[in-house]
Amino acid sequence: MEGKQTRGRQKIEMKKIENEEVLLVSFSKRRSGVYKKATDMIALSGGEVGIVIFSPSGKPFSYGHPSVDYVINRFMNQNPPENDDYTYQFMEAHRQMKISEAMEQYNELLDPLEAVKERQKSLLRKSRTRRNQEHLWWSVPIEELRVDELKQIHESMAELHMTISKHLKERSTNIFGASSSGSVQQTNPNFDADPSGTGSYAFPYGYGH
Amino acid sequence: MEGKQTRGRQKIEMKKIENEEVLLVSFSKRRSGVYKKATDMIALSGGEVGIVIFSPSGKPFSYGHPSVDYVINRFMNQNPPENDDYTYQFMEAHRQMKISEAMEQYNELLDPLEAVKERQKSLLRKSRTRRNQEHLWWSVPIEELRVDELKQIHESMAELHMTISKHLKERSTNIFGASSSGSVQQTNPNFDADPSGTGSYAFPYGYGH
DNA sequence: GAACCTATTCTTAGGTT
DNA sequence: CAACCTAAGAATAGGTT
Repeated sequence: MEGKQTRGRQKIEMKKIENEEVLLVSFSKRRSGVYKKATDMIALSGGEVGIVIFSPSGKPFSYGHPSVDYVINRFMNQNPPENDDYTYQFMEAHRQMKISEAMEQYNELLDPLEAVKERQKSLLRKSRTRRNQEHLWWSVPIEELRVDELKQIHESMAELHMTISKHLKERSTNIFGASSSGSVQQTNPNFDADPSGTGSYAFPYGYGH
Repeated sequence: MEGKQTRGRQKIEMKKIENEEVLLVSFSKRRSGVYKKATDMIALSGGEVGIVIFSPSGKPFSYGHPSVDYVINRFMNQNPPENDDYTYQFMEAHRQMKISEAMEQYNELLDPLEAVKERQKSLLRKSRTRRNQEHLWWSVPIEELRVDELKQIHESMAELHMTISKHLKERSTNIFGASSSGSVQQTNPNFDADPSGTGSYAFPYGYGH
C-alpha cells in the first residue's frame, strides 16, 4: 500500500504517440474531449458547429449541431439563409428610402448609381425567368454587375460606413462589439475600409438595390 | 488584502449565458479551447480534422488540418448526402426557426429606420436654408441622429457591406490580375449544393461512432 | 477591449476491473 | 477493450491592468 493509488495524469510530450495501443485510446478519449468542448460552447453561447475527424487509420467521425451536413452546407454556401432574408429586407427598406423626398434633392449625386439600379432591375427580371431559385435573390444580379459598378458601390458604401463609424466613436464609447479576434485560421469575413478616397460623392441608403 | 487574490474558476450552469458581453468573451475563449483540443489530438494521434463554427451572430469561423476544405472534401466524397426525408424536415424546421428569429430582428430594425427617414426629411428642410452644400446631403442629419439609431443601422450595414466586399474581392482577383495568394477559400466542385431546392440532406452520423 | 492573472473546476494519463 | 478510478495537468470564470 503506497501513499497514492495512482500517479494521476502525467505530463506528456505533444508529439505523436509511438505505442499504437496507447495512441488509439488517447485518440478516442481526446476525440470525445473535442466533442465535449464543442457541446459546452454551444450550450453556453449558442451558434452552430460542425466537426469532421479522420482517425490515423482513416476512419471518419463527425459531430454537428444541428448536424454536420447542415453546418457544412451553410459554410460551403457562405450565405446563411437567415442572412438572406435579413439582407433582402434591409436593402428593400433602403431602396424605399432612396426614393424618398430627401434623396430626390440630391439626385445629381446619385446619377451614376441610377444606372446601376436600372441594370440591377433588368438583371433581376432575367434571373427570375431563369428559374434559378436555388440562388440567393441577389447573387445572380451581383455577379453580373460590371466590376466598376460594384467597385463604385463598394467605395460609396465604405465611405458611408466609415462616417457612421466615426460618428459613433466620437459620440459614444464602447458602442462597438468589435469582434474579429484573428488568432487561428478563421474565415471571419473582414470589413475592409477602402481608404482610396475615390468616392467624391456619397451614396447613402440607396446602395445596392 | 484578502486571503485569496481571485475566486478562481467558478462553476457555471451549462445553459445559455444571459449577459451578452460575457457570452461573447466565453464564446471566444471556448472556441479557442475547441481548436486547442483538436490541435493536441492531431499532434498526439495524427489524423485529420476540420471544424466549422458559426457564432451566435452568424459569423463563420473554421479550423482545419491540413485544411478545412481538404477535410470537408474528403468527408463529403466519402459520405455523400443521402436522401432522408426525416433529416430534411428536421433541418428545414431549424432553418425556418432561424429565419423567424431574423425576421424579428429585422422588424426591430425597421422602426428605427422609419424614424430616421422621417427625421432626415425634417432635418433636410432645415439644412436647406442653412445652405451648407459643401456637406454631403446626409452629413448634417447624421449628426443629429440618436446614437442608438445609428448603431442599429451601422450593424446592419456592416453585415451587408461584408457580403458585397467579399464578392468584390473574389472577383477582382480574376479581373484585376492580382496575384493569387492561394489562401483563398475554394468551393468544392464535387459538393452539390442542392440545386433542386427541395433538398437532399443527410443526418446520418451521430455523436461519434 | 484585449491581454494577463489566479483559484478553482475540468480533463485525462496511467492503471485496474 | 470499454468502463471505471485517481491524482496531476489543463482549461477557464471572474477579475485586474
